[in-house]
Amino acid sequence: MSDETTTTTPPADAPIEPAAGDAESLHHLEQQRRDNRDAVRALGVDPYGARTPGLMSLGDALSAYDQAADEANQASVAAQKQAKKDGAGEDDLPPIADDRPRVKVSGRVVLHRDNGKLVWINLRDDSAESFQVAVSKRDCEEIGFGVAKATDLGDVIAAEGPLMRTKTGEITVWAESVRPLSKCLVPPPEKRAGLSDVETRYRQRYVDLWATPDSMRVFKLRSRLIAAMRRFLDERGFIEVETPMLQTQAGGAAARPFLTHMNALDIDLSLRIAPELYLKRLLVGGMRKVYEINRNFRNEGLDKQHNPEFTVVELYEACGDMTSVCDITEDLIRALAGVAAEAQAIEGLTLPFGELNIDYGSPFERIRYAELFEREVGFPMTDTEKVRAKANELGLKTKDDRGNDFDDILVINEVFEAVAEPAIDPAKPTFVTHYPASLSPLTRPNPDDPTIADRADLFIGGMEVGPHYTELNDPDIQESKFREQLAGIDDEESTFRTFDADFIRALKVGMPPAGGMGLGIDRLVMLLCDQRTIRDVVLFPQMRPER
RNA sequence: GGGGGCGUAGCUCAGUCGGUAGAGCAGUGGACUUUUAAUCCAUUGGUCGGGGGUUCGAGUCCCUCCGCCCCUACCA
Repeated sequence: MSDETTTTTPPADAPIEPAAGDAESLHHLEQQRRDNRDAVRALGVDPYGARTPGLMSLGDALSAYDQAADEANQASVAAQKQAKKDGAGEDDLPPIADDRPRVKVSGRVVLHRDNGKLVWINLRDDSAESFQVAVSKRDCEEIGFGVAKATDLGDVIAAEGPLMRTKTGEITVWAESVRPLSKCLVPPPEKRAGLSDVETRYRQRYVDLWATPDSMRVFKLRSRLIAAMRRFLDERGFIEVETPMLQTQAGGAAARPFLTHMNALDIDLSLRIAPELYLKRLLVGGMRKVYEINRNFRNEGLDKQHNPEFTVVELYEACGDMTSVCDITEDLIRALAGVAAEAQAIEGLTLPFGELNIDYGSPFERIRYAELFEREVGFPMTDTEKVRAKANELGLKTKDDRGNDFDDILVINEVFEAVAEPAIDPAKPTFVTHYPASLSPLTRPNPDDPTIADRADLFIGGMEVGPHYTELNDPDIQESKFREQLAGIDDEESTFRTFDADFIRALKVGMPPAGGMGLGIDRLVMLLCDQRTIRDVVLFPQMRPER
């Protein structure tokens, strides 16, 4: 294509053009970027860079600036200039003092201002949104200056030089050398507005992350929150484990699983819908406190609170109960709120979530199911006639698909979900405790009242964040509950309900009494990062394939 | 599943009553050694999501398909 490319390094990749079609079919913006890439090759450097030791993050480089050294340097430069003006000979000139820290940095080019003999470039990485590099024809070596001239927005480059402040006070690397690290052949988003088309943001997260600083901020905070969660649980003696994601029967929840097939054993497998039954087996095995942070998969609808794969922390504490795990959750979430507050430079533990200001600092509300029902609906849930009347008044479902009346408790729960649940103050994290036993088949009944299950659901910001249980550890009761669940449901549903005989066998071996909880981490991150949709806290949310 | 909205240059968007497509940024050429969304001069760039229809004429109206978003329904 061009003669000079034959002299560049490495020669092998110089003349390569895209596999699909000739240059004519390329978008002109991409062609111009390819031309700039050729210009870099013509300088004798590989536009795709190489190992670059000694790099500092942009954030670290910003804090490495030394004002005293910078001022001393400026003063000595001025002094020498003055001496020259006063006619001092070369030998009499005062020496230039330069103790300015020198840094080597790299980043994505987000701004590029070419002033002719002086090129200003702003870099971005995951530690700083903007870091300025000045490339002067006088002070930078020749190749580096050429690279700076041929740089496009979106390229990745490295620069090295002393740290100084410009006239306007911006900390800057006054580059002595510049090297390319990678070429951006795809025209980047608008430099100021960034990427705002949500579809492109989800499909091309690799652009979104560097072009949209908020996006990077959220995912960095997500990472910090999960790290803090591990630290919190590890400090309290919990053991982190990984249990099967591929299961012969997907148990531990009632949800539609994804199905697949294993060739070697010729068996059908499901992606797990919950780790619960395996974690309980570990309690049987003698782990006193276990947790797992991992993905669950549910083959159901997707909306702004549901992604088909979602991250959950599930935790079990031997010899604990619903209340003890609620306490752990409350302490954990308060600790995470502290991490989120610090990261967002917020004083205190009240964090914004859309219009809400959610108070994580005060003790979480705890209210019994029956109490909340009566408070919000106006009469006790035991008054089943009134409950049914209310359900009809609200137009709620009171019959199953075959036309049979729902059990009282199902109608009660319909009314509860329609009236009581929405009345929970979304700005106050709230545990709803003591659910009706028949709604929670895997939960141990309350010792004083067997119609009540020791289960508590945590609500924050109008979202269900996770359940807390006193776990059932009597194998005979568990077995009959499994059977009850399987009875009287239609064929389609029964496909997704399981009777896990090995789990019963494990309980027969003896599981200590236990408290267990599960938290939807994506939803928790939404709350703590003030993001209204799960797609903004999942790096690659599920999308329909592009065509 | 039902309802509503959106899709126009690489990006962010405007486009009136149906009259033959615009801006800013980016890009290209030129000037410029302390700029800050650099500035100044000149300038390229479009299958208006795809297909069909109505019309003398469609970005605009109708049908259909694709994709995304919101509401609603379903969902431990």
